[in-house]
Amino acid sequence: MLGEVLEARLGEMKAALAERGVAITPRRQRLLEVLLASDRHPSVSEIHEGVKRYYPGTSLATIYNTIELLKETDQVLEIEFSGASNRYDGRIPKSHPHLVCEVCEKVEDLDIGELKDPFEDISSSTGYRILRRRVDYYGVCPDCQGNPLASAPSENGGKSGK
Amino acid sequence: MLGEVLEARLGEMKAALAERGVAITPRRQRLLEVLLASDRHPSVSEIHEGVKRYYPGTSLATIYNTIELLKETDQVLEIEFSGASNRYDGRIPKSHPHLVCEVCEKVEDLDIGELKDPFEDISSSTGYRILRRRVDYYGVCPDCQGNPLASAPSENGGKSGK
DNA sequence: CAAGCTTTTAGAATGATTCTAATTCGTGGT
DNA sequence: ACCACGAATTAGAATCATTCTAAAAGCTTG
Repeated sequence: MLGEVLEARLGEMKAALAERGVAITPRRQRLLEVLLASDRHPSVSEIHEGVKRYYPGTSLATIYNTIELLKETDQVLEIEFSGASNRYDGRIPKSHPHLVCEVCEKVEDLDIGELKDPFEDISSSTGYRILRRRVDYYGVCPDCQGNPLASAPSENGGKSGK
Repeated sequence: MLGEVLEARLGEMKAALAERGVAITPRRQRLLEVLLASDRHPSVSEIHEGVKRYYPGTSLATIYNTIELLKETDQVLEIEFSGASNRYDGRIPKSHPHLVCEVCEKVEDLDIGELKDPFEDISSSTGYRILRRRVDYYGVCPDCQGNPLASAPSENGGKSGK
């Protein structure tokens, strides 16, 4: 019911989780399906709603826990927002460009083919009125590569926990 | 004490605020200086610390309020993080690429010259071990351009308030 | 069926940001 | 000097996504 491509992704996700040593419980199976079934880049609470339709008692913590496992195994892309819920892409878990509507909060994939220069004007090709863009790279700076604890910003080693 | 270029920016910021009809109070003057003096892309609480050194009673709300005015007048670039404080760039208020260290939470500007293709490998030129990137465009989708309220996600018109 | 694991849960805790209502400040007019 | 009035500022509460905690429930293997 997901279609071939998504069924394949489902298999990959389950394999990665199994590899990690965790069980594919019914709730987790359902979570993966909900995540893949939507092209809306769902938030945790949207996923929660979808899982609750089958398993009504499911707690939010379960969704957060499982998403964390998916992140650890590089099976989901987290798109962070500071003033709103994060959104998740299980279909394409590696970094890729998005188009975000600030009015309806829709998040769409941007066809990589149409993007040569990140500073090119994409308003005509997408129909969006572009207000700003974000081109940022995340990693470990030279100073922190040698001494992982030396410049830790907080007690959690910089994992930017909340 | 800021240097020519930053003095010029300070002037622009003050002019933009004045144009907007708000007063340049001593606290606001100091806030702008703190913001410009740092190349660290400071957070609200770092700015707060800097302002409090001169005006000890200053409340956090004042910093948030003034940052909001700067955003409205396009005089500061807000770099959002979901699990940590937002960071602010007053030196270059328009969108430009950054390098973010996930260990020490440093945020650096990435020289635009070295970035032709957003998907090129920048690890050797920067020394960072790049873990992921973010290339996202924010704006208003075609559906929302006609009927601004039609697909509003919430009662606030989609300004993603917290 | 019991031991020992993983999973799940409810609810509390956290932390950044926003909101609210009251107070203080500053300026122009007298 | 004094007053009135709008703008600025304040303390603290409220909000909300996320994380944490400790307990309960579920499996699985012997």
